[in-house]
Amino acid sequence: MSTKKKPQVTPTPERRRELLATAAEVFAAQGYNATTVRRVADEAGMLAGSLYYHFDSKESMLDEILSTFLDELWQGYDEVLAAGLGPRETIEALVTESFREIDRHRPAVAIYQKESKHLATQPRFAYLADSQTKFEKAWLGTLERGVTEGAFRDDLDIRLTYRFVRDTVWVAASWYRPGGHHSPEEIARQYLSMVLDGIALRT
Amino acid sequence: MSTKKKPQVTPTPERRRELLATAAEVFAAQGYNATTVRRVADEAGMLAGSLYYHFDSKESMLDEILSTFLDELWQGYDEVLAAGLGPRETIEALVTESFREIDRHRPAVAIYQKESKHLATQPRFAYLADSQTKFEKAWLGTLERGVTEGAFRDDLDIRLTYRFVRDTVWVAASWYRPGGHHSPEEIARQYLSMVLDGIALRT
DNA sequence: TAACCTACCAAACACTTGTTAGGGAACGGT
DNA sequence: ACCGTTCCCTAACAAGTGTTTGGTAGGTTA
Repeated sequence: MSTKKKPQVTPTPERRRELLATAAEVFAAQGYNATTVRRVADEAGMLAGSLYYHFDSKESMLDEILSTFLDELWQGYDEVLAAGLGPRETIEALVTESFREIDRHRPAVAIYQKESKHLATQPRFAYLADSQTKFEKAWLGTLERGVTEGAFRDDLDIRLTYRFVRDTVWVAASWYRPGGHHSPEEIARQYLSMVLDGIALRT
Repeated sequence: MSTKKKPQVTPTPERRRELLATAAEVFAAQGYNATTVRRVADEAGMLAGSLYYHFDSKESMLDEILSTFLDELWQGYDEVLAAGLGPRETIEALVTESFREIDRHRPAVAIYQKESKHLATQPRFAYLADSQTKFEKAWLGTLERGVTEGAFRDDLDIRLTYRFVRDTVWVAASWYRPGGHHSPEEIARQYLSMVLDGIALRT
């Protein structure tokens, strides 16, 4: 069932984004491999072959979805990292920025979560592995700085802490729905409160 | 490349477990849909058709992998929940038990993480949805009890807290490797320390 | 030795998959 | 009225998919 009301007069680049948005939605819901090109086309209100007027292949759709997401993500991250904040403030800003990206690119984030691990081995998606390396450097570095500067506890395995913080943020994409009760900023605030101060009541 | 040294004299039920173990390993690494039956058979040192002597279908392998995992999981959970512990102690026991299950059934947990969401809609895998409901009831109930009894903070969205705790535990299956530096119990201890008390240094 | 069972192979089947080639309707510019 | 562009359809293809069928080596039992 596709809802198609527009008088099929949509300029080229916008149509691309529309199609990529629906493709991302289906990929995120069903999984990339489990999603057929025919399913995506059906959701877009056209036939499978017609997609190939806009895109080279199914893989190139996935590529474009993930790369545009990562581009925008790093645009925000780099801004935060260049601001010269303290460790705690950097973590807070990164987490907040992350939830904003989840809000904007929820399907892309969900796809990234599920597929990036075995996609990163393919040469075409090598930038996924690059991004992950950069990601680890930024977060782990900030955490280490926080430990030496006395902002964070020093009795924890720092790599465990890194994975803990990283995962808690990004898995949110699996249940987050835009337009829910909480804004991305509010969710970030509560997440940070839990990660930094814990959920136990202080006595 | 399959390593096969045994003189193909293995009793039936054990052979089943062997095959399911390798299938789970491949499913977890490549994704269920992206994994072909031929790939699993190859990893097991036999041809694709030969798998159908042991199993009805590819889907029934997945079914058996997930259901046996969930059976064992709930065996441990029910034991904890029946012990009549306080909220905090219950959470601690559940987390510890969870990491033990990850240690035992890492591939199954990884598969469950990736596929359960869209599998739960299929009638055959309805038990996945049931398990998730039961899961939420146990964890959320314990957290609520902890809030009213003064063990946990009351200024947080309880459902957000639930998802936070739940996710932080289970995503560990994506990076955990048995035989690593930390035992499941040690990982559980540090995770609990972070979740309960936070990563910030108390001043 | 004969009958039998287990665990696999060899070869094919029906179907789905991503993808392509040619064609045509709608529309704007000239 | 003509041309060109945009965007989609029709119809097919080749490769890969899960699965089935018949057969058989090797061990166990009688």
